[in-house]
Amino acid sequence: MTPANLAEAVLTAVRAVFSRRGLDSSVLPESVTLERPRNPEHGDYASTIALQLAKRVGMPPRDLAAAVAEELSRTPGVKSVDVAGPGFLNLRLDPAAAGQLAREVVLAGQAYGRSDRLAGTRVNLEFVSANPTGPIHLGHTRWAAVGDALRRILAAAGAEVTSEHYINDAGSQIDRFARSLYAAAKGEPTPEDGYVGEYVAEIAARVVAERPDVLDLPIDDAVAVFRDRGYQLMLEEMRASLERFGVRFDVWFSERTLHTSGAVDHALARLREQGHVYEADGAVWLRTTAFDDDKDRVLVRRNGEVTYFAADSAYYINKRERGFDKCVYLLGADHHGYVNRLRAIAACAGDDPDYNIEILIGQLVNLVRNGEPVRLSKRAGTIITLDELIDAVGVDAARYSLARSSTDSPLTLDIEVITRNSNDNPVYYVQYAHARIASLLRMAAELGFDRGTDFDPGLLSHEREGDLLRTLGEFPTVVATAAELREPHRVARYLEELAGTYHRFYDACQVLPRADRPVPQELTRARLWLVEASRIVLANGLSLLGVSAPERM
RNA sequence: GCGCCCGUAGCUCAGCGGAUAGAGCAGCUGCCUUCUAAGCAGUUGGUCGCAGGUUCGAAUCCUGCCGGGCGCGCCA
Repeated sequence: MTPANLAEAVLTAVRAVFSRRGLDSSVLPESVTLERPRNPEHGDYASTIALQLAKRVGMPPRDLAAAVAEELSRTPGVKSVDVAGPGFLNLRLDPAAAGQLAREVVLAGQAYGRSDRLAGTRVNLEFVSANPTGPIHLGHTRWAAVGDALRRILAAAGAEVTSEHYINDAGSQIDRFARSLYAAAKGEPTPEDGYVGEYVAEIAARVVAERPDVLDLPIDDAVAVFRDRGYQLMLEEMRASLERFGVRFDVWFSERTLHTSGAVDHALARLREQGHVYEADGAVWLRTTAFDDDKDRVLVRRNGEVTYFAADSAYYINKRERGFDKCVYLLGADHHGYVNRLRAIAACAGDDPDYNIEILIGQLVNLVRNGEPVRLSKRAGTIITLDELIDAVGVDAARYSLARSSTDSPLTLDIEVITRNSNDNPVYYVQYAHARIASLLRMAAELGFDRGTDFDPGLLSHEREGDLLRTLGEFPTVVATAAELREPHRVARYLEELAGTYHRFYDACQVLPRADRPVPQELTRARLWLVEASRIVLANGLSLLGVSAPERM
């Protein structure tokens, strides 16, 4: 019996009570969720359904709870139902019913944890979207880790996801980048407002290596060469870094193509049709104030140039026309001022800003070194690139430590700590559980122990086995909730709990027999199912975070 | 000034109205001649920023205040 089955049974029991007593069934929820009480005395699972419904049907909570308990206790697999406190229902399962979960997990394998919760939703997930004028750095890294994990989690919940990286390649920053490259190649000082850093000289040198004659060209032609090749080389470097980090983008979308393809004009026409465009002071405006924005936004400047905002609008409309129901933007806290205007774009385009667009703001990552704040500055050379981070701590530790906390809270990373590559990172705690299982299973195979085709689930009756089974049973709900709330950190926290639960099981329950600690053959077999189920959930969960599940450590 | 986010153990952080507020790390005390001790058991450590309110019940929801981060261009 899975938690979902049990929750369904609770609801069925409540319905029966309502029906028998002629209570108003319109107050019944469509589904109920069970809680995992921290205190074992409160049962394996607990329901607050009676507390929630009692007042609405005019019954004392404890009386309603007692009636439901009476009904529920007849459900096969349910060992006991107790009414506690103001009207909690505390449930216990028969070990045999609980132990069945190990079979379900093992048989589902990689599919365990997947669901159809978000089936039918087409999601465009845009993140990182770094300017192609410099390497991917720490400021982008949080969203790279969280965004890619979210991509995997949404897909696991059944959504159809496209991950997308927007390339700001149309603005003046590309020109500044090109002039910076040109200056570096000539050995001249970086222009005012130019880009500095070793990578500028490196890219410039690569362009010169490809085109030795470039510096002989007229300056405008030479800068054009640096712009085109420098941009391509930078993009390749960004792509390589992200790939190394395990981050995949289905689409790299060029801002420039919005202008060249006519998408911007198309978007302006669309917004005009919707009646939210007007002219004033020689410029063309979008009346975003009609939808909660602080002020209207300029689409076309007095000098005739379209704004970045116009490109944003065109990009959004383009996404929608590509068939995405939900356009999700993952932005840094320094962009939170854009939330209302982006939502207003959707509204002005005739969409539902509460459904078709979703903007998630992630707080910034602060860096400290031995507790002292480190300011990220390109000029001071204190920018840390993604590649440097990977070199220092590896992909797994970096991804995990960035994905394990809510993006609502600012995250402080201590360079000393993360480069120490020590136990400070809980990823090892989780990975170790997986490696330990892998080792045990190797040993079992060597000794000739086989999981077989079946086992007696009633043998998994040790308290630690029950804890482990219940924790394994939570995984599908955790994944579905993480997907719905767009909170990958829930998966990481769950894995930490699972790893701890497994370690405690391992400590208390011998799986393979030893001379001094014999284990009945049937119990070994049942425990091998449970151990394999644990391995599967750890591996599936780590995979959702883009973190490896090592066989050995 | 206005807006968004945050404030929970020594540190980094969980806890989308439920029972005695948790994890990892750090500290202390125990536990390996055979399934990985990167582990387990025990222990130390908390005015959940402050003050009101809402209700059977508030770290969680509402209001105000205090503290911190970030943002408020016909820039990109």
